[in-house]
Amino acid sequence: MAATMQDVARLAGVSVKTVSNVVNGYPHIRPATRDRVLAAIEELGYQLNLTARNLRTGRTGIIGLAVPELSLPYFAELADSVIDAAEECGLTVLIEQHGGRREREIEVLTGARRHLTDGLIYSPLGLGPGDEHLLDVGYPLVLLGERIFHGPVDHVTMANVDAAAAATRHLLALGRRRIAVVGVHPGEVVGSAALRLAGYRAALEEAGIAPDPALEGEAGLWHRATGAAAMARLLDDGAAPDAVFGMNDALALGAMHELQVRGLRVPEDVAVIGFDAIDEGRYSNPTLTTVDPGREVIAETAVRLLHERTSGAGAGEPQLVVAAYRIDVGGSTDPSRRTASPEPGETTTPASDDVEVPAPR
Amino acid sequence: MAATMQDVARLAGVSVKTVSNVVNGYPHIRPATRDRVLAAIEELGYQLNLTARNLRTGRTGIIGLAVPELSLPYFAELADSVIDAAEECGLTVLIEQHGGRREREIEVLTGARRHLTDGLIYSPLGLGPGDEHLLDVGYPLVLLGERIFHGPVDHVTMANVDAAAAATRHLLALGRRRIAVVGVHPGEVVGSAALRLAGYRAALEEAGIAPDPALEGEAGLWHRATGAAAMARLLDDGAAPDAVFGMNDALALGAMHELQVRGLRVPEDVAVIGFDAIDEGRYSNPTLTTVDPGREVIAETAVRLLHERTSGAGAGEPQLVVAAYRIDVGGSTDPSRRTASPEPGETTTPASDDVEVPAPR
DNA sequence: CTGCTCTTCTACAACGATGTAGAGTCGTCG
DNA sequence: CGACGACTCTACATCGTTGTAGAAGAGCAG
Repeated sequence: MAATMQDVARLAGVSVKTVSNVVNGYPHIRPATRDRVLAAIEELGYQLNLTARNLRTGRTGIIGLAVPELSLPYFAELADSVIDAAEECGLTVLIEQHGGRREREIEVLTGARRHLTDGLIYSPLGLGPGDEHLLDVGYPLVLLGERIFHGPVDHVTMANVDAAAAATRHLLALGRRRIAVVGVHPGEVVGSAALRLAGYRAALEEAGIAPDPALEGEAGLWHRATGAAAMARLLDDGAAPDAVFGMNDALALGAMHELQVRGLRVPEDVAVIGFDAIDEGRYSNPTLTTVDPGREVIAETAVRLLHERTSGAGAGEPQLVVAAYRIDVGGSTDPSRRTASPEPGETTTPASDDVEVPAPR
Repeated sequence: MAATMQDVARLAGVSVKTVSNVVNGYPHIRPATRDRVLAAIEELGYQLNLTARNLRTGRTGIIGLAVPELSLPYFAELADSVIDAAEECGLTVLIEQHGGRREREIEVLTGARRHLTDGLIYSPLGLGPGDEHLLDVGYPLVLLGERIFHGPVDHVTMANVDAAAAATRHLLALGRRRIAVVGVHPGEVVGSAALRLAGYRAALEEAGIAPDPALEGEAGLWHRATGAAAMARLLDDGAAPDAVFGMNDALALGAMHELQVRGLRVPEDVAVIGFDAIDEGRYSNPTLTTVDPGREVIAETAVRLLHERTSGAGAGEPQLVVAAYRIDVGGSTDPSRRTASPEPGETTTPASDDVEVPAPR
């Protein structure tokens, strides 16, 4: 049986509360007393029982992170960054996978585990307009991904439409005209898929090209496998693209694989661009041109916002943070860089730093 | 303020304990009473406070999972599988990253977070012989990776030596004679790196080839970047290999990238084999031949063992479970499969199923 | 009718920490 | 010298749940 404060108090000849005060760094304690308590703690190998403290204080020091799946590289890297950022603030991270399934996403918001966490960093896929009320939860919440909702909730996001348009423009600048897109969620009107599709279409129209439904490849979950499958369908249907925009890197890498299976050369026959800047794309063959959404900044900002809310400081307006993005040019769009690491090749927007404005209602 | 059992009890006109009994499915309750309680719960939107239950029962329903880093694809996929397996048992998973740094690995074993978890699935890198005493912790522990220690602890592992030998033999069977290995930890005598190196050397000697230190590439952390760097060093030093065994897939993919940077053809000039069977290798160019260690089986077994121990059932002998492995042949060793998905191409050992024996002392 | 078991429910004391209120002790200042 | 504040420490209640012990009533055998 582990030692409790009772045991320490008895051994040190003080009250339990004094032990508590020592442990919590309360300043007004005589050095001699403190030493006795510390010695007793040492001798008994005492460790604070976090569960008891949690019950008493009503806070746990744990924050939740809800993502679709950890096997998606972007979310694995994001989780890594979030855990590190949380560690800095003395917070523990509890990861939940919802698989992009709507009912699981809702369950995550209201489930019993919310009693174990002080707040939640939430990256939904299946929620949409009309779901704002679901976000009216009784605890601090930070939303990742596009600002789907206009509810009173902090958002950390990026300029999905702009970035997708920039990616598409990058392909247009290479002279490509039949640009396919992979990862479309038909019927979606908000959410990353819809916004990136909007950016893609806008860039095409800007260049005087009418979007062609035959070039828009559907993929529910943004995996390598679904990217390959979507690419296969497009090719089988005779879409004959000369470029592909993958809505994330996994899709782009899956699509690139399928192109190579068919004997098409990347980038000579078909150029490929992705989105997320996962490490994998720096080692693929060819290396992957991609949109770098600033994952680390996003993770750190989300943790910071949540930390501010949970530590009482934050009763202010809901914040909207838009991270800067950048295009990293690799071999999948530039044959001269076939094996070279993708390098920042285009502008960063907004301006030089992150935009941070109160969220509109 | 959230409703408590007090509130529910008052509204239903029963005692708190009766509410508790209803919530916990105690059978001897009159249906009428149960209904009143359930109605009150519904009306108040009552949710059980897990923290309080945890304090009272001394168990939390949370298990820890300690891995080096989530950004390593193998561990991300492992975490995914562990979370799913834990969900099946009604358990929650708390992930900790130790980065393979020895002091963090030790901290994880004894840190304050252990009060939040009922047990730990532990995948260490930095511990070695002489550290057995560190594993004598007061809670259920399941070790992943090679059975480094002979302490009284459950292990879920695989035949690292055999599997590495099989991988090396696969390269030898292709007629390769200058086989490099990437991922060596000099000085290590137990642990995956040492064991896989032993298997590699054994297979070479079996084929009458003397291991050549110039072909053994060091890499502390098993990342793509370190794999590429190790490969670059070997090539710069004139090692001129005709094959490479990456101690994990990330290393192999990094090495393969570096080979391609240098204009060497994979597999014609240099064949490459990895270890872990991560999804990424099914989409690389060429696809990656690899050793499939049975990640899902490992995850499920580890969770099952831990669950048995934490739910009281397990006071028995420490278990040693050795998962079966398999070689999946892809394009990085077989030019005719350049873009084909790696397919089970060699035998599975042991026999047909997992070996499960009590751990020797 | 008594005594027994079974069902249904309640009161109370824990689990291990922290917040509150207040009791001593001391030094200092008017 | 008395009052006051600052320091140091203690006793006790409390967070929300569950384990224990036992009370009250029903049903049944002898």
